[in-house]
Amino acid sequence: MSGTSLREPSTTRHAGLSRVDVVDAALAIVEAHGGDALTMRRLAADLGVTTTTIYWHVGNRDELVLALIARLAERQAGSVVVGDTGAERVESAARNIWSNALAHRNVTALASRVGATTLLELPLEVALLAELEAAGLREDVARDALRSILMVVAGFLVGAWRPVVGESDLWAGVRDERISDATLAAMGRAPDVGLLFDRTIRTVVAGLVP
Amino acid sequence: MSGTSLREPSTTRHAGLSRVDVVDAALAIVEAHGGDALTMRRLAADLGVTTTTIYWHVGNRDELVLALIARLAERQAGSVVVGDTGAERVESAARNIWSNALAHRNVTALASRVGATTLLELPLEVALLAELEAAGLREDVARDALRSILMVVAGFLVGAWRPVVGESDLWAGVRDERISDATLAAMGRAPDVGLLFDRTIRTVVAGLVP
DNA sequence: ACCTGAACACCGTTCAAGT
DNA sequence: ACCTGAACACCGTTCAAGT
Repeated sequence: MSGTSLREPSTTRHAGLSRVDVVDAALAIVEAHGGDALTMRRLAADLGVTTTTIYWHVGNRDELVLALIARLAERQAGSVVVGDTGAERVESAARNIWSNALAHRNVTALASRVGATTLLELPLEVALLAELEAAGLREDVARDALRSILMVVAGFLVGAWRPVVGESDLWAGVRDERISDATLAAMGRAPDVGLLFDRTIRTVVAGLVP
Repeated sequence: MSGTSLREPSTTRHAGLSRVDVVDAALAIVEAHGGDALTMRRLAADLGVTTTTIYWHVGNRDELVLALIARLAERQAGSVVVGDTGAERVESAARNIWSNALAHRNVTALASRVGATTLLELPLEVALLAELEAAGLREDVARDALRSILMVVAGFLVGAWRPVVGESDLWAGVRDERISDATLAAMGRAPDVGLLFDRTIRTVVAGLVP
């Protein structure tokens, strides 16, 4: 990143920065290197500016994070829902949330961490709710169904990122001797999480819409 | 917290600290105040000791976090599975993971953040896998079923903690005008997440075990 | 073996000051 | 209106030194 923003280190007094520039640069850092990499000093350096300048444009780091999430949300607003039956369209809307989150895992993880998942997914969640109601669910039933589906999607997201026994060196010193190697191996990562997602979401939706 | 560990500020040269003491104190901080509250300086202060002493007992913060998670895991090893049919027992084992995580949400959130969820839940996950196999699933099918169930559980966990539109002030400046208040209200928090969990996990399990 | 003191590089944030 | 420089309180971590 930062290939797009080649500014003079600090010669000019007026950098000509806008709030959008700052938010976009922050978004680029998070997309490329994760939420922890987003420090005010690094962001300032990427923009060829002093740390304090960042504070002038966006209030503080928390606001910056929220702004960056909202920015990505508005970019991914237009995902199309496909399918003929109500259940198919509901599945499609759910899959849109899943695939958009996978395509932007760093931002999604950051949003989850600061409790702004809904902010990121709002347009997609609204679309899903609309499909549920179009499928014939009454308002309160649709709302509960939305919740259930969102939680399943969220679970597969954390599952897709979850390191598994044996795959990381995280387990080096902490292995429990009472549990056999065979059992641990059986718990290894499934070959295709996407397949599991499809099957599970289909089951859940089938239990939810007529 | 720290009510149990009243040590002299720093008079004695030998504090008589063990690694277990340090890990327990760290666990107490996380349970009471969350993962962000666990700083080496605060932990040292709670133990009446210098920051550097912590490093002598546990390698660094990452190792300390892992140790604290493992410590809680061994404490909650013995949850009993109930039910007559295979499906009931699978549901019960899944519910054990859910309720244990809810009872220790701060540690669960920390474990999720560092990618050590399996470390925390290992005994409970193994128990769930055993029930799936006892219900008649072949080894690889049971493993996939385990994955699916774990992801649903994980989803409800992040869902249970997830702030909802309208409930926090997080959405103050970022509301999207294209989305009506009625829609947002319809997406509000369900009255009983536990009920949704029960219904969803039953549906998923029913689709998984015969 | 166990613990302290001082120091380093890194954070987010604020405040007065410059143009 | 926009930006800099210096400073503050806070991190995790290391290293030499004490008993």
